[in-house]
Amino acid sequence: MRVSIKDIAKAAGVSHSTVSRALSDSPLIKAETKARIQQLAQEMGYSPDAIARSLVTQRTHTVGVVVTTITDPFVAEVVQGIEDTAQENDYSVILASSASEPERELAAVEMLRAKRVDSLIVTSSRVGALYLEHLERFGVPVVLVNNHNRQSGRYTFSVSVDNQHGGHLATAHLIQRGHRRIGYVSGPADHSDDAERLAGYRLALDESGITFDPALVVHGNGRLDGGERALRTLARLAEPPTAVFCYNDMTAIGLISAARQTGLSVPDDLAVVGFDDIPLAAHVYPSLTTVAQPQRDMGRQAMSMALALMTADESTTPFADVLVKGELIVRESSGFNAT
Amino acid sequence: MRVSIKDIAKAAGVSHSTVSRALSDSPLIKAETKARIQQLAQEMGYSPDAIARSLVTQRTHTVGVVVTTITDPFVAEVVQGIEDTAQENDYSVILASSASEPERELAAVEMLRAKRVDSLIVTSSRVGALYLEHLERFGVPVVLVNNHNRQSGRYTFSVSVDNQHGGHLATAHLIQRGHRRIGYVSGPADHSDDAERLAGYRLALDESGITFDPALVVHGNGRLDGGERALRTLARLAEPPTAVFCYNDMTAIGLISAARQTGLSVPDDLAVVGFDDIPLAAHVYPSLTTVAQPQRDMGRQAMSMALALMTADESTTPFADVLVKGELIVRESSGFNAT
DNA sequence: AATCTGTTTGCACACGTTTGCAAGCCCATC
DNA sequence: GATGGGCTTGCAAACGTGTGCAAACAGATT
Repeated sequence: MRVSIKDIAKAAGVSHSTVSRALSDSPLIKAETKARIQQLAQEMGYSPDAIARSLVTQRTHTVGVVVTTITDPFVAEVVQGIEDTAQENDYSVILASSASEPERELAAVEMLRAKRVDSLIVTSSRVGALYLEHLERFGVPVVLVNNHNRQSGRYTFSVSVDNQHGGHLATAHLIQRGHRRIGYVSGPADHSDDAERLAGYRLALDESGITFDPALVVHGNGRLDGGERALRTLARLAEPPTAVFCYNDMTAIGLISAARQTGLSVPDDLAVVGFDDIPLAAHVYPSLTTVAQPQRDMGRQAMSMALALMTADESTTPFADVLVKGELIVRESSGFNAT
Repeated sequence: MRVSIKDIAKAAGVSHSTVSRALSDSPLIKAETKARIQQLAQEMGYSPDAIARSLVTQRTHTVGVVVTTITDPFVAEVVQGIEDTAQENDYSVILASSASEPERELAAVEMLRAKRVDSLIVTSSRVGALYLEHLERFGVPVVLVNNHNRQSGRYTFSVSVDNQHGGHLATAHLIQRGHRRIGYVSGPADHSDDAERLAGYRLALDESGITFDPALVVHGNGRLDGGERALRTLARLAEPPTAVFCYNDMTAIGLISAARQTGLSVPDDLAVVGFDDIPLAAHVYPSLTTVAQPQRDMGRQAMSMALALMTADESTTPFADVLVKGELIVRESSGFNAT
């Protein structure tokens, strides 16, 4: 049998309330009694029952984390960041993966609701109308990571990478390398990420007085084949670009591979910049210049925000969505300075 | 306010026990009452409180998973496997990372004990004397992944890769390619994995009537630099090997990079086989032939074993540790058949 | 000696479920 | 019309903890 607070009470000849207070180091209990009880608890191998405690405190000290798959290195980094700061604050993490299947995601959220998590962190999901309903009923703070496809509510916020800043970083880098005709290969159609990165691209062009040419913006899909097709489209142009900024690394890698088949040399004929800094990026040939997202830090910030939201009451100053800035990682695919 | 079983009872004009039974579809309740109550629960947005339920059933339907870091792709795959089958069986996963720090690992285990997880799965930890004590007190089944540095108890088992089989697979492959002088670069000194892989290597040699030459076995450390140093040692031999089986992929990659610097061509002058099939393996040049561990499947099996152990009673037939077999992934680094 | 004040402890209820047992109801049977 | 038996339902206890409030106690003050 597991030893409970009552067992200790019996052994110490006091009531269970006294034990409860002694173990939580309450000032109500005489120092010697406290010491005796704590000693006893130690000896008897007592382990507090968080379940029972949660029932009365109405707090589980647990956050639910919903991901598509933990197998994605990007997601894994975010989760590690979440887990790190959770642990620092005596919180634990229940992990649930959705495999991008809506019904599985729904089931996961329902499970987390039943387990009474104090807060919910959702990463890389398509938070659509699906959630709006469910999250309201949930009644706990929700933090979205890399997903702002939403309106901020009283208790739901997001932390995401500053896509426009990243797009600007990538494009300005190419301009600084001397390029004037720069293409953009977009991602999946309805992602707001895409629009923002494109905005950063246009901003950089504007700043350098380069006029925007719609012909240089071609569709991709965020995958290898999208990049390959985009390259062919660009290569057929009357005035093809000398550099390309791609929605993400997979697109860039597909594009580079198609370029090689076409006889174009990267970076000499075509400079390429990606986005994400996936592990592969450093190991393809030529290695890929890209915008790295501070994934672990995003996880930490998401957890911090969750903690803040949980202890917030009506009087707390309102929160704001968090935008974290990416970092340009310069490698071979964008060539070298002429200087 | 959150709606409880009592609220529904009030609304339906019955006792809360009736509601409880109706929602669990008990045959004790009249069909129409059941339907009415279920309908009502639905309308009122009822979500069962798993905490309260756990308190009475003494089951949390939760397993604790302790990892070094979820950031390691190997670990991530295992965890995904665990989570998949957990979800299929209505279990959820509490994730705790130890960062390989013993005190953090201890804290994690203590937390999981307090949270009353029904079972514990520990991956890639150095389960030493540290655990023996703690696990006994824990009183729940424990499953170790890739860690057999232990004796099986009544409730603690392991699932791990069959290292000897893998070592045999790799070595036999090289022999079949026509090699007779084959080296082995070992891993970290005290790993039992290493001894087993070496045993598989020797077995394959024996089977082909090749006499074992101790000079061909050199020390590595499981990291890049260990592989580099090993290559130099091997190259200096009077009769250097024409092929090498390495403890793991990192060792192999280090070895290949040193070989290139020495002017040796892989696979022409030296064929190389690794172990693990890390993501990088497919993307180095030349791409690496290696023994892949079925990580996801190991995770699934670990969770299945945990489930079985949890429902086991004294009468159940005893369990046995699980050994899963790796798979040889043939790539460029081991050359091509002469045929 | 009675009262007061401050410290220490215990009583009892609450949290939201599940479940053994008793009780109520209805209908058929004698 | 009483008895019996099968369906349904409600009562009450239990799981392990936290906590407001009253009670007990000790020492100091009047």
